[in-house]
Amino acid sequence: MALRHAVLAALLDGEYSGYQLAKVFDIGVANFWHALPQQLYLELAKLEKEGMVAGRQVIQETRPNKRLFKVTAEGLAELTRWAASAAKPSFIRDDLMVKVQAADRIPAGPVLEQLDERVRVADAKIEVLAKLLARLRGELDEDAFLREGEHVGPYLTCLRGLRFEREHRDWCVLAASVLRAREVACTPAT
Amino acid sequence: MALRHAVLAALLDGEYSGYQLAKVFDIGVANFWHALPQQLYLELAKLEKEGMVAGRQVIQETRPNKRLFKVTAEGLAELTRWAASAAKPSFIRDDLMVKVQAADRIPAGPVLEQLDERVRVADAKIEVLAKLLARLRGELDEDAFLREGEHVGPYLTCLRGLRFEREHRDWCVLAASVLRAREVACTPAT
DNA sequence: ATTCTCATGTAACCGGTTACATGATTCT
DNA sequence: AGAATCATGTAACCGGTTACATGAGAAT
Repeated sequence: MALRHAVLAALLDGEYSGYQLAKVFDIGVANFWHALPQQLYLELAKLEKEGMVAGRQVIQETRPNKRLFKVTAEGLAELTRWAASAAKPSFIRDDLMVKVQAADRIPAGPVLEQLDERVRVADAKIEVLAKLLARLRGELDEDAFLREGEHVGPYLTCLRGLRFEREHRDWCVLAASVLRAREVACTPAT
Repeated sequence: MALRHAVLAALLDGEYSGYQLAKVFDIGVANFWHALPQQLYLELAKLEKEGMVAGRQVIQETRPNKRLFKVTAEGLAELTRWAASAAKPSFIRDDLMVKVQAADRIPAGPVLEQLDERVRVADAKIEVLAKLLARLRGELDEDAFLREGEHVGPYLTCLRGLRFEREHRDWCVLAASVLRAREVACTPAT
């Protein structure tokens, strides 16, 4: 049951509405925990009822009103307790890798297209993350920020996200080129 | 609903019993799809009822009897159909990264221990995967195998697993050292 | 003796995904 | 006029996890 803790960890950054939290999850938090907006609204409601987060209404004139949430002392205590308990091993779940596993026994064409598409998506994400990291570290360079900067937590997780995406990208490129070379080798010119 | 397809993809390698499949999932397939033995027995039963896999009883004298499964023509057709449909984006879900995200606001000690433990686990997995890859490629070197070898699918997915574990390991080492340096900096000698 | 490996399942529960639902404002 | 953004939820379903259950032979 880590979604609640991912929400608490994300809210340590500052106050967010459900809508803003969904945005944050999409870029920063998605590197280690993926969640849909509906889940977040539900989880925020639960956490508020349990006193882990406190919401306050913000009246807006040009936009619909919203509720901003922040972590309470009790929420921080819960997060601390949970952080000290054993973490489950992480795992990847990736449809496309299932397809690559089978790619030498089934038509490779559609899989190749999906690999190419993944490369494009990964490139876009790499760019977004690189910019986010630059913003987080401000004027400091990376080493200095990791030594002295505030909020290294989010920086470290984004760094992992960036490395993951790069690695993912490179692998997709490799897999596609390997499968393409073999396809050509098996398909004599007509 | 990719578990069934992960099972089909894994069974392309040859015939496996539920028990053997669980082993295969633990080393090779776990790189892209994690599943517990119970799930596999259940999924095999479903797939058999639908005619996607065919089981045959093997009577053993020194060991309990077992049932070996292989993919049917219909199973292969289903896998082909599915492989051509759009893949969902992959995502990581990792408790420990949630903890790192919060590590500069909560006690870092327990998180550091878990990072160290992850490094040990990752090292072990890297070794296992390196050996598995060597076994898969046989006498060929990597380039030659990727060009001419059989079953590049499983090789490619294991390669991704290996790279993932290496990257994961390196990040854990970095994160731990960064957090340790800051802990020391914040905790003046007594 | 005890632990490990081989071998196969069932049942309850819960977290996550999909689908549904609404409505105002700003931008193109 | 239509699309995108801001803003917040409910409800059904299903896949995955946890817990439960059994039993024999091989290895230490």
